[in-house]
Amino acid sequence: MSESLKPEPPVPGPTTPKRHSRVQMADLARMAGVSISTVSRALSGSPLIQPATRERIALLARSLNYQVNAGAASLRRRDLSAVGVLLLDNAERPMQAASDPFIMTLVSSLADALAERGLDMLLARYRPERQAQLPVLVDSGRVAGLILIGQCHWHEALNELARRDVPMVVWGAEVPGGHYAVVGTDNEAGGHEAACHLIAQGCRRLAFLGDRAHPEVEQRFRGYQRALQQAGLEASSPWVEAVGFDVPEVAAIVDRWLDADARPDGVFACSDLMALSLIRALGERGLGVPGDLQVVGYDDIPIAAHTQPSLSTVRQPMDVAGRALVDLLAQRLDGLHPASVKLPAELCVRESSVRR
Amino acid sequence: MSESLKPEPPVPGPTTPKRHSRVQMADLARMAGVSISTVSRALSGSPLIQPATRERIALLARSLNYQVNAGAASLRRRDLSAVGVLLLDNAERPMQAASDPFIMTLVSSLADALAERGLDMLLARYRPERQAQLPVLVDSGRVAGLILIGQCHWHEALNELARRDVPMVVWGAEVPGGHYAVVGTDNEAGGHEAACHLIAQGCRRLAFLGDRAHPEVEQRFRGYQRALQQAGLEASSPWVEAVGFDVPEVAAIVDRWLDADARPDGVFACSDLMALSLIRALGERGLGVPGDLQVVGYDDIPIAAHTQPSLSTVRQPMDVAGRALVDLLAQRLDGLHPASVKLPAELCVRESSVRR
DNA sequence: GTGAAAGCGCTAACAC
DNA sequence: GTGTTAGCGCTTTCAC
Repeated sequence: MSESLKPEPPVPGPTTPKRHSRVQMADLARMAGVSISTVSRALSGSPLIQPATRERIALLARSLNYQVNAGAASLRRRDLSAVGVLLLDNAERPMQAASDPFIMTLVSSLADALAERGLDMLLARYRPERQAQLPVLVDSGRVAGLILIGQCHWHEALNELARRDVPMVVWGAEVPGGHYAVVGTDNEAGGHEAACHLIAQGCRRLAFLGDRAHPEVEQRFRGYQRALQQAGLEASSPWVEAVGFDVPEVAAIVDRWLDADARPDGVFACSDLMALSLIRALGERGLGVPGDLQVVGYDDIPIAAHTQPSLSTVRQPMDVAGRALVDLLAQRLDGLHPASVKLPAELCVRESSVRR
Repeated sequence: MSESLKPEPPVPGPTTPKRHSRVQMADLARMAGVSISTVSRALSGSPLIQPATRERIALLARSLNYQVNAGAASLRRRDLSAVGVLLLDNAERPMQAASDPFIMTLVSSLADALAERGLDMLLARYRPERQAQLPVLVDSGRVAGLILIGQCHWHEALNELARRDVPMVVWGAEVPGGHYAVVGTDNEAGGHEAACHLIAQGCRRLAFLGDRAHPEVEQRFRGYQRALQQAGLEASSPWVEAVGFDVPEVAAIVDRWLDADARPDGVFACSDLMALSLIRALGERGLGVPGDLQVVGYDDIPIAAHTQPSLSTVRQPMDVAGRALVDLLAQRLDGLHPASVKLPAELCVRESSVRR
């Protein structure tokens, strides 16, 4: 009843079934002496099937390492269980996403949050040239929706995606013309807290390190500026500096400060990476942190607590962030239009901002 | 002939086709006045189709944002275009992969290498509890093969996978009982170079920081030990220390050194993360690097060049590594059994190991 | 060169 | 409860 029923049309070989012919539902059905539908139902836990039958089939499946073919099931069911996570690279700083521990922490958090919901994560890096290909993962039915990281410079493409009604969520900050849901932290509050803290530490000549072209950074700048105003310090000080999230030009900025004999006594850097390389650049020029000036970073990347000096920074709760992004996307996939989410940003005071 | 033929049973609405009914080949065929097969051939660039027809269909497809449904095509063609990249977590240090910039650099490199070959990357983190589920991505036909990162403590599961003939490649080091292809750097040489360098810098009491349970680390230790022997230094010195890739216990080790009044004058740490937190722990206790002792790390993570002091380290060429892993997996997918690959490890001398 | 038809492996009506 | 049947959207013989 088990082997004799097998038709095996052309009989490819005596022992070798063919090459590695994957076991499938039909095989289980034959072996269990039931129909394919019964196997399908049993495996999907349908209450229609007798517990005994179900157990028998489940056992059989396990013993053969059988797993339902996800592609076929998804084709038939017309649904998708994968989500695309796209790291959108910046034109000027192509490797940003790759080398930024902050982004990677977010990705890792996303991996967990997606897995919790049984969703697969398709991760890809997109360079600016590939802008036009943003929708193909969705159009080709590979993924049900997109989680996009690296909003800046992709704004138009993102809006175009949103216009096409692609289920998507973006990590970053809400921007005026944005027609998509965004998850981000309260950057204004973060910038404000950081600046207030520096001022409370006695800093009077503050510098801001960050590229305001990034919506998040712009918001942090606003909070920073507000803190300055509240403290009666020069609002639009000469200490504003435009640098990306990357490190190379930090040293040049320090040189400019020193050449102009006008160095700040407190710096708010918009990423821990920037803060770290600032501390190094200062050290190379004989300036100590926090001795000669105080520094606050942003992100609270894993090493921030382990550098010397340890880095005061504004922490973005990545575990929550991943979950929030996935939650929102799940809602979008259910046809809803969830509002953007703003997570708290929390100042972590460590050594770099506290004069000993 | 276009609308009238469509049955459209319940007629959901006048203008709304249904909900978001995806355009598909049948639609293109109807609109282009050809058969579905012609569309399929045209889109896949078959030479059978007249260039004119092909162009017409391609244009039509583009104008409708049509993309061939990857799932259906792959089902029919019986092939897969996705690869699983699995971050295997360690029992004791669950977040290792997530927070290790080195791993993330590798993942990013893999993303690029896979994209180059038109392969999608399914990224997932596996905790030890999920060990039994390692093969499901393959068994369920979601991915054609696996790239596994985090060999240690998963050895048995990996061998079991290999035994089941799952197309796979592992990042790490070859181990005696391993029945799978491995890509890694020359850890023995890396450890040797690092130790030689420290010795050349005048260090005589060396310490080794790393958990020898990791095959890679064990090999680095061998190289380290060989260098000691060659220099006539105590081979199995009391300075060997077992710590994982993570940071917390480093401070405790430093305390032990100081309590025993037996501190090394040179340390080879098996990850930059460890080296960095060592430098911090030393600093907290009044010991400067490279002033009081020299340190060499491993990996050359992106920040290594930007810390203070900048970190001497053994660089693992991640760009090459990603490509090698993908190459090997591609070969396995072609039915070959490629040999393991050992990439060079290169010492990068920076400040932390050079007495000023 | 193009079209008709037969599935890929599965699910879900619909019968019984 | 279980089986039969008709597809999901596509590729690919096979005829013409």
